[in-house]
Amino acid sequence: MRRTLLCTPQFRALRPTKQMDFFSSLLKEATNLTVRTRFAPSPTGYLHIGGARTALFNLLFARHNKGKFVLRIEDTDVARSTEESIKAILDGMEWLGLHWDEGPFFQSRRFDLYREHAYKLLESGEAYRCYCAPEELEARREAAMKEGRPPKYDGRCRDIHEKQDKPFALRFKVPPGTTVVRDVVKGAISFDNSTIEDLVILRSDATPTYNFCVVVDDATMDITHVIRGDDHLNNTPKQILLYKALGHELPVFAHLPMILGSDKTRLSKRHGATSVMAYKEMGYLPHALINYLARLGWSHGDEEIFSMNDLIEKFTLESVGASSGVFNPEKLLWLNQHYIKATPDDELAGLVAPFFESLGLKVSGDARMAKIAGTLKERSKTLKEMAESGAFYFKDKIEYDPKAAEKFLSPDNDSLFALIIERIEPINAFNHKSLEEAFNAILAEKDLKLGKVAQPVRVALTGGTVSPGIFEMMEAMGKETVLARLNGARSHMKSLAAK
RNA sequence: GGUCCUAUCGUCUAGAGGCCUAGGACGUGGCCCUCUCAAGGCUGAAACCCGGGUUCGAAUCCCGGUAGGACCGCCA
Repeated sequence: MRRTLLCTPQFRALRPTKQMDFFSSLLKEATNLTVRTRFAPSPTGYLHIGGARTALFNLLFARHNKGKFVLRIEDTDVARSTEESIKAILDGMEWLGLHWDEGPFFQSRRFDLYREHAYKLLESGEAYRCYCAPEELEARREAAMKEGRPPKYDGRCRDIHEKQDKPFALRFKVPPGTTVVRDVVKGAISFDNSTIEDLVILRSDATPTYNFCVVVDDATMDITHVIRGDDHLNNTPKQILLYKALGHELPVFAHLPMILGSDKTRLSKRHGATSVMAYKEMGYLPHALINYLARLGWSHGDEEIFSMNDLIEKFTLESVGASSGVFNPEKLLWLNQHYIKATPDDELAGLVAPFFESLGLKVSGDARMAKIAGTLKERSKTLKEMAESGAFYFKDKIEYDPKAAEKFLSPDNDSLFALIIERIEPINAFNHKSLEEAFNAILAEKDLKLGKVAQPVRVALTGGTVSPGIFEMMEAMGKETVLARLNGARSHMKSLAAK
């Protein structure tokens, strides 16, 4: 599904309703209005995958159009909002490098503003006092659901004009007619207003509700493009009506398709990690997640790898797809490995160090770190995996895998090890090249294949049969450790022979 | 139950009526390389949901079905 540019035959061939979508989005650019987008999470949990993508697309669109990206915390539900959540969300965005230009603004500090607007609607007759008790409403809703009727508020307080001495909420009076949502990714969608209920805009405790705050905020913060998950699509007609009642110009709407789990239901904890910070802990690079999220729902031809600058340059709302997508951890892993491989060794050393530490290994200040990371980067999908498979470098005493030791550290290899030690001990430039030369010489003298020598050495150095190439590994490990472990292996062989 | 959205390989997607024998990527099979494991290279299998229409021609436009999803709060 691709949206086209103006003035092409394809565009003119579109139905008039579809054409409106383009006009509304292009108008903003034509009038030179500064593009302003926002990410508006509610602080009732951590920053999750879906939220992160919404934030990303908002940022990308703003940057692409040289506009501003605003962060707003929607904490009108005082009971459910927490400080920890706010921090978690900010941390997540920070880690991903999603930097906002303005904010964070807190709705909880703007209650007066919402009340003011709500009462303006009361005065103009576009809102009314509703005296129904919440419990009563709840009972009616349940009854309606049970009988298969739409659970819509019946508007029974619409015509009560005298103020009563009872607690009341303010409801918006939904006018008759049809409301059309012009959405850049979904097209034009029309809603019959009779299916929209008179929503509460101000609760009986005088706190404002979500749909109302969003409109007041987006309008007063001059948000030009509302980019959010398509779970808000059904809220949009209500909000459009509110915009109109308040006398504000409409923003451009872009509803992003949902991210689904492997069973094609909405992504949730059941599908594994959904918290952005969990990916940090699992050893993912932030840009790998960014690249993955960008490509989930958006594409640019056949390209897969995008730097942040590429994304900003190439991102348009027109090339966002309309259908929901399944989160694919496998592909994320591939991207993560790609970016690990692309990270310079010294930088990687700093990134992977905490993962070694959490394995109980002291690595801080170890000068070998960059080289070690270099030997590991082509065989690690995550930083965590990298630390696990490289743990042997830092062990004080290596433990042999019993099977590997039995097969490769048998006493008859002792003379070979003695020779290896003798040859590498005098090497001063202890590197890949000189080591390979020394081994080649031994191989030639003894008429052996590398395979016969490499595996025993590998087991002696790492304890197992899987590791980076032996020469690069020995260089990274350092002469001292290599010699110690080779000698250790000889001791092991001798103790076996003595039995 | 009502409203709304969506539909191309297992997954993410390219596709703008003829460039389609449907392309790329992840994953997956095979081969090569090779000191193990990777990485890398080559190569294979794998999709237009179904039915009608419009058209000389439909993956593409329209309608209907089906399937999936979202929303229907004094939650956000």
